Amino acid sequence: MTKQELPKAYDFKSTEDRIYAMWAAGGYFQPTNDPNKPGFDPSIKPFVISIPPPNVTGELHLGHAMFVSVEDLMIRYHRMKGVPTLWVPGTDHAGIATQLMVERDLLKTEEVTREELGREEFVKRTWEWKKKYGDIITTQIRRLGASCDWSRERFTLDEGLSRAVREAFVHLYEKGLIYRGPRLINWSPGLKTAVSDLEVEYNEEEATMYHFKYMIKPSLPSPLPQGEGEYIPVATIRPETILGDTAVAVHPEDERFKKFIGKTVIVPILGREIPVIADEYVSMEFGTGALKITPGHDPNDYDIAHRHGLPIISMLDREAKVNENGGKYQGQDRYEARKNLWADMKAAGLVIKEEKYVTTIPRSQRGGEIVEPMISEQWFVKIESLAQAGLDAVKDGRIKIVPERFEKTYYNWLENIKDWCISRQLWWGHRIPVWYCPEGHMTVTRKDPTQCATCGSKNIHQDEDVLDTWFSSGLWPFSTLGWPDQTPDLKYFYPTAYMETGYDILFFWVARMIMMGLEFTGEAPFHTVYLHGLIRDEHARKMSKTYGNVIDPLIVMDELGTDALRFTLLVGSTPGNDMNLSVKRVEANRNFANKLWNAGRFVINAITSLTPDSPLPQGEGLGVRGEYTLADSWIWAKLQELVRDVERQFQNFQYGQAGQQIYDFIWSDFADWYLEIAKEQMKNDDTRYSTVETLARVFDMSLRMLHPFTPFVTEEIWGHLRSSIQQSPISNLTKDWPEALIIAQFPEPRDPEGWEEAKIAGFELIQETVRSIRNLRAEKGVAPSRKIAATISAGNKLDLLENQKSVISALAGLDQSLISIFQSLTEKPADSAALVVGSVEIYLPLAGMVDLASEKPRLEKELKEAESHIQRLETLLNSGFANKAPAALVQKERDKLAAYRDTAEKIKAQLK
RNA sequence: GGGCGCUUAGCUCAGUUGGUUAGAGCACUUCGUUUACACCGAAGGGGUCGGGGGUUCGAGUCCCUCAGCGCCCA
Repeated sequence: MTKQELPKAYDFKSTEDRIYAMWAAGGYFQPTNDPNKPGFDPSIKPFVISIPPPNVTGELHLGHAMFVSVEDLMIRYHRMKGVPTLWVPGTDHAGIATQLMVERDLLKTEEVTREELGREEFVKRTWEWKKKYGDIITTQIRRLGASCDWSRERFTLDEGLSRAVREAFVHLYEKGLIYRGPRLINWSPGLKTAVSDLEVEYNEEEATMYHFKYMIKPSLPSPLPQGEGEYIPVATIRPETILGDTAVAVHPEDERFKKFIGKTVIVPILGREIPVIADEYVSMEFGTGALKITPGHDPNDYDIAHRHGLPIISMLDREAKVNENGGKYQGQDRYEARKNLWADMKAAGLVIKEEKYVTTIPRSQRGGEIVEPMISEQWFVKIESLAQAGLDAVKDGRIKIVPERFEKTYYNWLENIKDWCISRQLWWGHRIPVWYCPEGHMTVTRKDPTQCATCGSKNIHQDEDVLDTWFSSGLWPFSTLGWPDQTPDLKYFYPTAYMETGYDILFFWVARMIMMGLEFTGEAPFHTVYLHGLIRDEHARKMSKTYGNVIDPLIVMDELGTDALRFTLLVGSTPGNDMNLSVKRVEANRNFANKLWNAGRFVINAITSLTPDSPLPQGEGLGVRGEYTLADSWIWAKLQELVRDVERQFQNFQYGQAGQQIYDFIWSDFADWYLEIAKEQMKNDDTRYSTVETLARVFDMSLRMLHPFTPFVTEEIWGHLRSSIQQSPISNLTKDWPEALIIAQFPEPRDPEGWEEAKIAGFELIQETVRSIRNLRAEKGVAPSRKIAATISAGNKLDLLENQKSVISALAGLDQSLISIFQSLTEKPADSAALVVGSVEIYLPLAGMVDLASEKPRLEKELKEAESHIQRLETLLNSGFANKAPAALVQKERDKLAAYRDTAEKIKAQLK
């Protein structure tokens, strides 16, 4: 493609799809060392990530964009390092979320409930829904440039993974780690299912505290009217649970209530008689100092009831309506019963007072309704031994969590973990592989049974419940590779390498994967957990539809391009910390993509301009250091420095820092300085080839380093770069380049060769010189187009400046034919403004253009600044710094001091 | 109640073995259309790095403490 064909601005719209299709067609997403293909070498260690499977019917949001960006970066980096790389994609059936979605749709379109439809039909409809919408999310993930191996895509409900779930359940059951029983669980009345502890959120809310009297049963029948006589004051925020009370507890040392211990109190309205018990759990200071005990509907009360052998009464049904134990309130909704009971108690003279009270209210993570603790028959995983193994794996370093502080969070959770309630009263999910016969025997098998394993009865039916979705996602890293079969994929790619996800699902998912991985495979499923933060809006607010501050990544990509979004997410965030995303930032990175594009156009034009009959440089040319200019050496040295830095940052998971440094190098060093100088150097036959070669090599390596961050624009421009070089006289440069950047070698760091420091210092002096001339021109209002003369007193920098004369004049707007450089001047040029850069003095004859009288204050200001530096450095060097700090560092400061002294002296001379 | 994070330029954020009067993007001021780029270039203004104390030759960076905001767990 020639230069006319490259548009002036990078057009991501016409690029992204095409490039993605090219990668996919090239097979680059597949691992290079595949155990299912000939030539496989099992001794090479692969790099593997399993994707956090998004909800199969979900839509792309910034959380997805974040993990795809980070994981694709990790994958592309390793792929370019030549490591066989596998990123396993897939989706999650997301039990509750998907079921709700389908139910809502059925209600809207057909006005039927799932109950009306029946289980079989409903599940069929849900599969249809999944088929219809299931590709949306994976298509959107492709748009982000995700280089996952789609040939290995999995779904948590597909046949293989269902078998894995079955195996896992039966394995745990046979080991005695799964049990069923009535326990106090969190019940979601709206969804009519149990949820796990993790799926309940606690928020501070304003509620009402109801104070009332628990009447002491008189020893003899009493003539007193209701509400009079001895009582214990009790307070509750859920008065309806009075119907389920089985005791009133007080602290054994409480002087107020001690005398009542062992007596009987009467449940309001119901008239049931229950004991007053003593338990140290009761806080004497809190509330009234006495506690009503409702073991059927409160976890703490449940524990107390067990300690004291109290009966447990359930007074709510699955819809949170009062059941037969609630007397006349039976059939009433929990809130209705609360109102009515309280009114009746008021009438009976049992009410003391009501007051506003702020407390934590448990709400369902899904749907937000208030969750009711209830006794229910559910399946549980006995978690203790699994948790211990999970703890050990992190404690002994088999798994490392980045950032490290989350290890503490992880420990804390696992050390206090409770058994995991895994059954859900849903229809969409893995049905529990347990069958019952009329005798009550349970049959738990890997294959669907035809008869009861105990009595042989053919009359069996399967448990109605399904498993918690996280039960299947806990198996994800190995189930996706074929477990429980020992497939070639499982043998080679497992354990995986990194687990990258948001810190919000450390418990939900990461901890469970670790526990299950250790239990079922005997190995940690990954050696590194990398946690990213959550994305908020630019003012740190949570994104929510009600706020209207949701940023849709699809729209951002439409408007600014995928690369811009990815770069923003990667560079603007720090591991484990939340990120406030601003569209302005994405826009700036869209500009960066365009900058890169145009730098590329320049480089390609330069290459194209080389014709075979362009004069070749002296000698062999290419690669001979002696041919290179100061700028060539400088940019090369800076590039090598960058390669070393980037490598270090990647090793330390400092991706943002790495990206920022690449950005700075490309924009500030390469584009702002080197390209401008290259324009001059290409005018000269002696330096043209080496300049173009340097442009090509530096730009190539920059693209390689940037590729994991912004894969599309880099791939596109690199393709043009490669073909332009191949058609040029420097075509041998590309002899070991592959056909696509995605599989090109990532630059390897090398040690400095020793010459770099001097070249960098020399170039920086030139930069300083140029900047100070530009500064003066801008300050004095010299028209940019006006080429001016200069007289320079260079001291020991004579050779350097003489050598860089054309660079300085080109960049600072000087007339090269009117520059005179001397080692020193016997007298300073008349009618000139003077600039001092260390030991170098520059005189610009500006008489007639500017007011030279205003020069004095300017120089005085500069002198003052130099003197303040001198003073600071003198103090520093006279302190303990001089003998305690590293010698090189002290020398550096000494050099600085010398330079400032030089400057100050020169300015003083000017002022005379 | 326990734990963790954040507090750096007007705004949003970088700044990891402590190294010398702090960086970016956006916004702002001035100038500029030189054939890579106005999605641009040049020059510039703007910060006692939340407060206090300590360790050290040296602290945005380590320690203690206080304050505000946020998150997790109970």
